[in-house]
Parts: sequence; C-alpha cells; structure tokens
Amino acid sequence: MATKTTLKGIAEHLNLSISTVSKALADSQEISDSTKLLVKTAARQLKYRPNAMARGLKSSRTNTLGVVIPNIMHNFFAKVIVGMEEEATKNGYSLVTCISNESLEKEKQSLHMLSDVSVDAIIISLTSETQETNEIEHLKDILHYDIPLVMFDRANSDLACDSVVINDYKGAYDATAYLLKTGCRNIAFLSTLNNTSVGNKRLSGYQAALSDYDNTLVPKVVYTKLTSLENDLGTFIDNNNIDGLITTDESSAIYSMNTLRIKGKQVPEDVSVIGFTDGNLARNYFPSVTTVKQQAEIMGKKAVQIALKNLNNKEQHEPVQEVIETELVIRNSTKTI
Amino acid sequence: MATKTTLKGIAEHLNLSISTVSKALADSQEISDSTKLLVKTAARQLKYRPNAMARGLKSSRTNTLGVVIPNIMHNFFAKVIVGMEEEATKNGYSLVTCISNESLEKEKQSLHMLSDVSVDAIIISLTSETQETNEIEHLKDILHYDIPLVMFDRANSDLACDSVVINDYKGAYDATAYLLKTGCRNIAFLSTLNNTSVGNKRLSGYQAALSDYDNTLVPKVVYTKLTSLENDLGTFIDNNNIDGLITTDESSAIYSMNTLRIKGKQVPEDVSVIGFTDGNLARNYFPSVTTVKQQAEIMGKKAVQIALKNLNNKEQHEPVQEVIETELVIRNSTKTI
DNA sequence: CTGAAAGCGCTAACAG
DNA sequence: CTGTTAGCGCTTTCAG
Repeated sequence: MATKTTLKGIAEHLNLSISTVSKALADSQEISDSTKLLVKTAARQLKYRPNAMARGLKSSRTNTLGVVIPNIMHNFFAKVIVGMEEEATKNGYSLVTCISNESLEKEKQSLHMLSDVSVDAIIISLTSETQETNEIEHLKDILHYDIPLVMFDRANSDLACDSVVINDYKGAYDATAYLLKTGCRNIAFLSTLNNTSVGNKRLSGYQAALSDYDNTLVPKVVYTKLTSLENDLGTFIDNNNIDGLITTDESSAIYSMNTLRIKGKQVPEDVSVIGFTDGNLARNYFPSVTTVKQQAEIMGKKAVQIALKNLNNKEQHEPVQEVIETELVIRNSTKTI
Repeated sequence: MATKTTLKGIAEHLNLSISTVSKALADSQEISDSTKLLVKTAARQLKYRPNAMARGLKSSRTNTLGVVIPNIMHNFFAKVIVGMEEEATKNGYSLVTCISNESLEKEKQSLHMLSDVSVDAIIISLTSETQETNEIEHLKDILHYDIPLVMFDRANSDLACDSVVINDYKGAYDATAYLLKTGCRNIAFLSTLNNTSVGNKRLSGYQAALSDYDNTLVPKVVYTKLTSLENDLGTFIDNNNIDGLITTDESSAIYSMNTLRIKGKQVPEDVSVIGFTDGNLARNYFPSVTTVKQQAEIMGKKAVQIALKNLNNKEQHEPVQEVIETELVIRNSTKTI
C-alpha cells in the first residue's frame, strides 16, 4: 500500500518548506508564479489531497453539514435529502446524515455525534417523540455552542432558530375546498400524525375550510396508524357515511383506497380521496391519487441555503421561518368539477 | 455563546495536567480511582465531548464509514441505508452518505471527498455509468491507499475487494420458473438495467429457466427506460402475444401493469407480472404485485459488518463475495398454481 | 500515580 | 518571495 502524500511529503520532494507549499497550493500572493507551478504539478503527480481533519482542526471549518431525519424510507424525506445533497455539493459541502428513526434518544445521540465531528451546521426534522414531549434541551445545547441550526418540516416554535416548513394549513385547506367544490359534503380527515406540528396544522386547515364553506358541516377526524389503518377506517366507514377523505400521507391514502375497495366503495364515484406527499405510489396507483404536493427538493435546497447563510454570517438575528407553498395535483381519485 | 470544553479546559478547572485528564477519561490503569472520579464528574458537569477531528488526526481512526449510492429515491437503496445505519450505530460508527446519481464523475468526487475526510472504510454501489465503461481507476486508488472497500449490489469483479450481492440469477430463475409452473408459456423479460452486472445476471437467470424447462421456448427481451416504458412495452405487446412478464424493478412492474391495463389486458388473468424489489408500491398496488424480494436491510448490515471486519484486520486476503438469497413473495399479480 | 513533551497535518503570523 | 514557529485538541511515550 501507499501512504497518502502530505504537505510535508511534497515539501521534501521539492526541497521547500511546508508553509511555502501550503501557500503555493492556496494561491497566495506571497509566492512566485514559478514555484506555484512547481508545487502544483508536484502535488498532482503525487496525488496530493489535503487532509480535511487537519485543516478542520486548524480552521474549525469542516465543510460538512449534519442532517437528522426521522425516517429515510419516507419518500418525502428521501426527496428532501436529494435536494440538500445537490445544494450542498454545489457549494463544496458534504452531508453527514443520521436517521433518528422517530426516537428522541437517537435524535440526541445523533446531535452529539454531529457536534463531535464538528459539522459546520445542523439541519434537522424533529422526531414525533420530540414534538410530543416538547423536550428541546438537546437542541438548545447546539444553539448554545453557536452551531447554526435549521429545522425543516417538523419544527418547534420555542426554539430560536430558522426553519423552513410547508404551508400545511393551506395545503389541507385547499384540498378540503377542492373536495367541497366537487360536491363532497361528508369529508373525513384521517391522520397518522397525531402529535406533530405538521399534523396539527393540516387538521386546522381542514377544519377551517369546512366551516368557511358552511359552518353546519361537522369535521370528522380519524386518528390511526399505518399498522391499524384498515381496521380503524373500516369501522369508521361502517358507522359514518362519507363521500370524501383527506389523509395526511401517501401510504395512508393508498391503504384507505384499498379499505374503501374492500368495503365496496368506488373511488372516486362514492368517495373522493386526497393524500399528501406526491410520490411514486400516488402517481402510479390505480386510480392515480390526487395529492397535496410538498416541494420536498426545494425544501431541502432552501434548508441548506439557510444553513450556509447563517454559517457565513454568525450574527444574531430574529429567527426566520421560510414557508413553502404546496400544490394540489389533481388526478383520478377525485371527481372533476 | 459558550465555547466547547476541551481536555485543557477541564485540566485547568481541576489543576491537573492534560494528559492525566486524558488518561482518566480513558480509564487508564495509571490513574488513581479518586482522580478518575474527579475528572469524570468534572467532565460531565462541563459537558465535555471529545473532538473527533483531533482524535482522528492522532489515531487515524474516525469511526465513520463512507457510503456511495447511485440513487436514494430508489426504495432498495433507502432500505440498504437503513440497515447500514443500524449496524454502524450499533458498533459506534456513523455514516457519511454520498449520492452519485448514476454519474461516474460524481462517484469519483464522492470517493475523493470521503478519502479527504478520512473515513475508516468505504462502501459503494457502482453507478451504471461505471459499470458500462468499466472505468475503475478511482476505485483502485482507494484500495491503493489501503482504505477498506466493499461493494454491494452492483459490484465489479475486476476489483480485488469484498462484495455483497443479491443472487440475482437465482431470483430471476425462480421467478421465471414460477410463471412456467402457473402455466405461462410466453414470458417476456423487461429490463431497465441494460448494462449493469445486476441486469445481466437477472437476464441469464430468466433465459436459463426458460431453456431448462423447454428449450423450444424463446426468450423475449425488452430493453427500455422508465421514461419510455409505456411506449416501448405498448408496441411490444402489439406485436407479441405474452402471458407473463418479468420486470427488473418495482416501478417497471407498476408501469407495465398500467400499460397492460390500457391495452385491455387483465392482470393476472391474461398476463402474469412479477417485479423485483419488494417496496410499498408492490405491496399496495391493486392487484398487489408478486415480487422477488431482495433482503435490502440484511445486505446493508452485511456490508458494514464486512467493512468493519476488514478495518480491524488489515491483512491481505482473497476477495470474498457474500451472496444473499432472494425470496419470491407471491401476491395477486400472478395466477395461482 | 502524575506530568512534560512530541507529533498527527495543516494554517497563519511573523521573521528574514 | 521563502522559512520558522506556534498551535488547533488529542494520544502516547517517556520521565519524574
């Protein structure tokens, strides 16, 4: 095996001092063009690559961003990561990604680890557990050490840091309004996001749309989990006559449509269905699913943009919340107007 | 803001030397129990966390693993990452993940970057471009610097390093054999993986199963891309009478079923369909899709296990290829026997 | 049992 | 224009 060439290596090779080599590679004006050329060609020949750790130790800049997401199997988060990766790479940064798996404990560990490896900033979407318990000491610690923190999607308003969120309220409002416009009057809201900021906002949007349209309409909410959805929705359907259904994520929409099918209901003839998250499933199911599209990639890019901005300008500022609008993608699981 | 406590900080706090503190925290036998206690409590109070960069610079161990995947939106890779993350965390390692986006250039950059940040080992699934061009100098460089390298799923046999792959041949063979057993005789193979190792192995399995069963059966292969699948398959169906279809990934199976529906073919009555990758789509489509399940999480875990083993035992050894068997998950897109 | 000192690879102030 | 030196935070001999 070969050992990696260091500044010292190329310095010895050329009979120069380490600092001359360092400066030459950094294109310092102190160095003559001739030696610059010399050094640079030698560096190329010897396949020199700067050691990021050593550089980071000195400059306390690592050009890495830490990311914590609750779940990578979720289409939405995967897409966010794609956006982040693209934007980070474009700016010479790389991503260290942790999966908290919806566990507060794992979230804490991840933050510790990211802090240990001196990432320049941290981007996080909170676990449901964090949002339920509102335990945020570990996040305050990060802020306390002056590591730029930006939250995305699942944010916490008690924390003095920037965030980028979806306009979940309006997304749900628009979805509900659309169903009303197509003639639905018994619209249920099925949520798998019981205690998250996101779930609450969508619920409010749904409720507001109903009462804005006709305040005699009563909201009907089903709280469930993916694992018990077919049961919960099944019994709900047995006891309630609905003609519209809004679900808080993509899989729920699909599961719901399967349940409706089993119960002998046609989609969209008997019941219109709208989901959130515009992924493969929604696009390719039969019938294809009308969906509130969250601009996941844009969100990812925005999040790293904000992180990089904060990192380059560490002055205190009021927390800024960037809101990304949704788009209702109309497909075949809803009636046409 | 507060500044992070270092060994120096807690040394000054206790009027001890830095090295004593270091040893105390490392539970060295050179240190008395009393000072150990002293140091450890102080460390906890001052929220001391070792600086991973400094430690890494000294010990040339960073406890991080670099991962390069071609595409994170693909369910299979996302699942592999979940498995890797779990196994890595369990062993005190964290993951730096890069997305090569099927681009050779990006793959090279990613490897450089991972080498720069001194990851302890690298786990990679090659881009299709890398496999097509068979350009592997950048991978040899990694080996050359004695950084343990393990390839998964999309491997290259010209490279002297361990790998873990799916038994793609047998997966396709079994799928084909199953269709034959259910009475299909005109089985087509639709591939979106034209030039990858994986695609070739699946094709061979399909061909072998056909000729093993009845060597008058002729293989029918459709090469396509997701973007043009509906067209390509559509014209193929117009010109060929098929009763079975095997696709090389999940989305292709779904797209194909949509195409078949458009062409007036019933699944599975007229045409049975089997896909690869057992994800949400396959499970929840209607009809649910019979699938060759790749044990993605297991694959991820295995890959990091191998990486960690190599990293702890850097002696040369013959490359080992771990083969993970597939499982045919029978659902409703195929006829029953 | 505790401390001093060297050095990992790099940057940057300071001399020459 | 080039070189010497100190130091980032940590580990690890080697002395005391």
